[in-house]
Amino acid sequence: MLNWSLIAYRVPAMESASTPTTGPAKPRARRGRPPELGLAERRRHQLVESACAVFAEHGYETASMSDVAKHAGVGQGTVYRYFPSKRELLDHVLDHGVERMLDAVTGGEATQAESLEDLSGQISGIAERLFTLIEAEPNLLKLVLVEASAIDDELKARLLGLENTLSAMMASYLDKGVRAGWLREDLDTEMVAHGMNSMVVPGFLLALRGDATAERRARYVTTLTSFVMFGLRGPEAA
Amino acid sequence: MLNWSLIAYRVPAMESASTPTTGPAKPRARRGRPPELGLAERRRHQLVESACAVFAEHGYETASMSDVAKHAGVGQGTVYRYFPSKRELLDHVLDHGVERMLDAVTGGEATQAESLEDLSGQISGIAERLFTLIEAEPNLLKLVLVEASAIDDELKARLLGLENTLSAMMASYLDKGVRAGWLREDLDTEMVAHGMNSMVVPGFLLALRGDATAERRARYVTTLTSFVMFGLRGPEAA
Amino acid sequence: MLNWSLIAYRVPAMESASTPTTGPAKPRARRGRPPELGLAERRRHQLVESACAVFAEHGYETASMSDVAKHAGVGQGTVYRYFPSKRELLDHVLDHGVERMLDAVTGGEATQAESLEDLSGQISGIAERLFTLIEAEPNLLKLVLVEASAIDDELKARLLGLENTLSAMMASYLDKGVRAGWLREDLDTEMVAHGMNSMVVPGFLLALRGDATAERRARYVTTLTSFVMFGLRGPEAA
Amino acid sequence: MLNWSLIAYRVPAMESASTPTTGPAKPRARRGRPPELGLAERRRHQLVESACAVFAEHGYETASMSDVAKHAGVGQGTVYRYFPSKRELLDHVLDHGVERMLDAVTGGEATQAESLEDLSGQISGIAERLFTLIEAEPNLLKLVLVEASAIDDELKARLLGLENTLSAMMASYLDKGVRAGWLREDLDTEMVAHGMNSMVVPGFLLALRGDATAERRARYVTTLTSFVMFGLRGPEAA
DNA sequence: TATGAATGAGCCTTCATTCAT
DNA sequence: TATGAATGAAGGCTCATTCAT
Repeated sequence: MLNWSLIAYRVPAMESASTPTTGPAKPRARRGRPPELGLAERRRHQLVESACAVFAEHGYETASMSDVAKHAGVGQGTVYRYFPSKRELLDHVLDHGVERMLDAVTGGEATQAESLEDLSGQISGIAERLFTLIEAEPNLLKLVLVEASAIDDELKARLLGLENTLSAMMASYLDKGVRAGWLREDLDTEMVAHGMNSMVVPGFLLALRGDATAERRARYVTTLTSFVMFGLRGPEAA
Repeated sequence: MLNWSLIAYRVPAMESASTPTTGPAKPRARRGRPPELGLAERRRHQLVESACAVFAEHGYETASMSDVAKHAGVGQGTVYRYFPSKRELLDHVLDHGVERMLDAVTGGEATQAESLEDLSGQISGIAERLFTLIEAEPNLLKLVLVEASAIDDELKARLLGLENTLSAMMASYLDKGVRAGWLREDLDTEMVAHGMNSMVVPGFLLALRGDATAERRARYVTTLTSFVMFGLRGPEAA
Repeated sequence: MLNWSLIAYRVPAMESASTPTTGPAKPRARRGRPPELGLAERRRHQLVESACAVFAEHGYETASMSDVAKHAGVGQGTVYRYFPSKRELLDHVLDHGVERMLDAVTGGEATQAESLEDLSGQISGIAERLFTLIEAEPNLLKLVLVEASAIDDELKARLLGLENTLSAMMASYLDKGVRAGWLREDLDTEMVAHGMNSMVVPGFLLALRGDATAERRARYVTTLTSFVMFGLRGPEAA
Repeated sequence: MLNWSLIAYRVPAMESASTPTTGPAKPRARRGRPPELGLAERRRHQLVESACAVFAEHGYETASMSDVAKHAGVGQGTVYRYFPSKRELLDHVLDHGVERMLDAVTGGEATQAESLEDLSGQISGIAERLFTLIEAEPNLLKLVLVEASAIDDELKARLLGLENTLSAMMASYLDKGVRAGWLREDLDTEMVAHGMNSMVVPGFLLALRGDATAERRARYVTTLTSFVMFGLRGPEAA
């Protein structure tokens, strides 16, 4: 299973953008082309996808294992051949969701920004990709970000750790900008990073609310970017 | 019950902080044991509090009505004398939570900011009060903000509507600043408002994570405020 | 409480047509004008009436004591001051119902028929009165005749005993006709009596079905009477 | 499920005595353990039988689903695999009961009577078979005839409809006799049919009362038959 | 291996009954 | 005396999980 605490190492590397999203239970070497997903692996994947859909649609507690089985087109017992319990299945579903989110965040570009312009572009890029995902699967995101933390404390901790890691990445990223001189010196990068992370939230709410037109989305991304730029650069800049 | 769609009217007015949630007790005169005026209200309140605690602790779906009853120190049947169903009880719990949040947000000051300094002060104030509440009752907030939207669509809509209303208030507030000239003209106030609202989130996460020291809290509030100030004022300002 | 096994003595006497229907818990002398029903008695009566209505409407099991209390306009606890349990209340309700049925059956006339014509008239009379009651309160009758026997064995026995008693009365009545010569000699009066009793059933069903027009009712009474006349008299008669 | 409104068509035809209540098992071919054809049907039947017994014994409202499960020797959950609710189970129980009653009524012979003697024989036959059933399972009959109508209005309507249909059949049967001249012309066949139907009741009561000796039963059938004969034929016959 | 039948713990809810006032 | 608040036993029903085939 994907160990979320490791994402700190995975994400910045950003070279493994094409890792097959099957994720979780792959105990095999991640390098090289996984020659062919075994039948069992494909079943697992199929089940995780179905569980994603079903949990996202009805919520984890409300959804039943037989809903999942039905959605996957298998018998109920079969689910238990691949996942020992509902809870464990959820873990995999969340891994799947987190993986997709991370792919969206890191998607393609892996370069460190070298100037404010670079940064601005990257922020816009991340925002765009994230909102695309959000609009494509608002329920999945809701499941991962909102509902999961309500299941139990372990999950809550994991999710919070994820945010922490992302913020830490962002902060170290900003630190470079500060050292390089194109970000204002007195920036509390850690806190700014948390703040910036949180600004996806409105896009998310927009999508949940269902009034996420392309125009509104663009407006929000523009506003967000310029806002952040001003905030990061400080008053002395043009 | 608090009608959330009315908060737009309630919040700015800010004078009716103590609206009773359930209306006055019926003063009918009858034979037999007098219904002990106020007892019902007290019980209702006691139960809502217990339900708050229990739902926040275990999650709405997972918590059982008998947990609530046990927590309140009454028999299970008693809960049903005051709330016809688990779902209805949740509604009241959420009302309670939203009310407390709104009180925190609007707390005390009701004046329109007349300058950037005013605004900055107000933002700090709101942030402070909110974080105080968050730290006092992180679970309640989690319940209201996070979990509720996963219960059903009606609740999701209500919560989203709440955010929308708050943003609209904030936006119209900013509009005045733009018109008065102390905020930059090209501000997309609506989007900025959404973005600003979302910036409570890190404070919230901090509290959930449990590492919300006074020092970190202060750092976040400071960063947030200055960040917002720069963003709102634009580059031309000192 | 009315002891149903005693009705055999009460009914043929048929002189007490005006006994106040309060029935059940009257442990006082039934002779003479019961000077004034005590307040308690009136309450009991009021409760029995309400229980009649409520039990008849929803069925005994389905109806709740608080429905009864509400219908009577008293507190729930009050019901228990007059009847120690729901079951006991039912007993009184049934007594009330049976009493009304018996009054309908015996209503007014008390004379022994002296000829086939008399008998025919009496049968028509009984049928008419019974159907009037049935149409006025089909639910009460359903309660007494249909539902009660499903409550428990004691009640079942009581109801069956009631039918038995009525049949016995009817049989001894017919016996006189046989001895007097205006009924055919080979009549198995006991069985005939049972059969005749059962012929109220269709009228009852008619009423339950709701299509009991005056015309249909008349047709049934006529048919029934003539049918019985032929059956009783045998072939040798005109 | 047996559609009671169709019994008018089913009964006279009398050739489809074994219509399966639930339809054929779906013959799909799948992986995994084969669904063991017929098992479901057997379980359903077993459960209906148990439910019959339990409902008849304690009454529908009073009996609990776990009583039924216990009687059938299965877990409570199992009952719900076959019937979605207690009410639905009752429907099947009643279908079962009605079916058995109809089989008793129509049993074997399907011929239209051609003379009074035929009719007399048929009536005796029906009565005999019915009483045999009644004595074998008085509780089932009580459930079907007595208690069911107290459950809810839909059931009441269905039962009344059943009686109506039977009477209509009987009436049309009698009509032929009138046209053929061996029944008196002025017979109100519809009402007579209702009346005749109701005459099973005493046999039923006899059984419930528990004093249904063979001798008494025979006496009642004889009396009933002769009584009806006189009534049908009228005074002009020998 | 895949299946679905079987299960029972546990949930929400109702209601007859008790009892302090 | 009348009341209604309080209660807990019990019921219908769901569903995660097990297991024989």
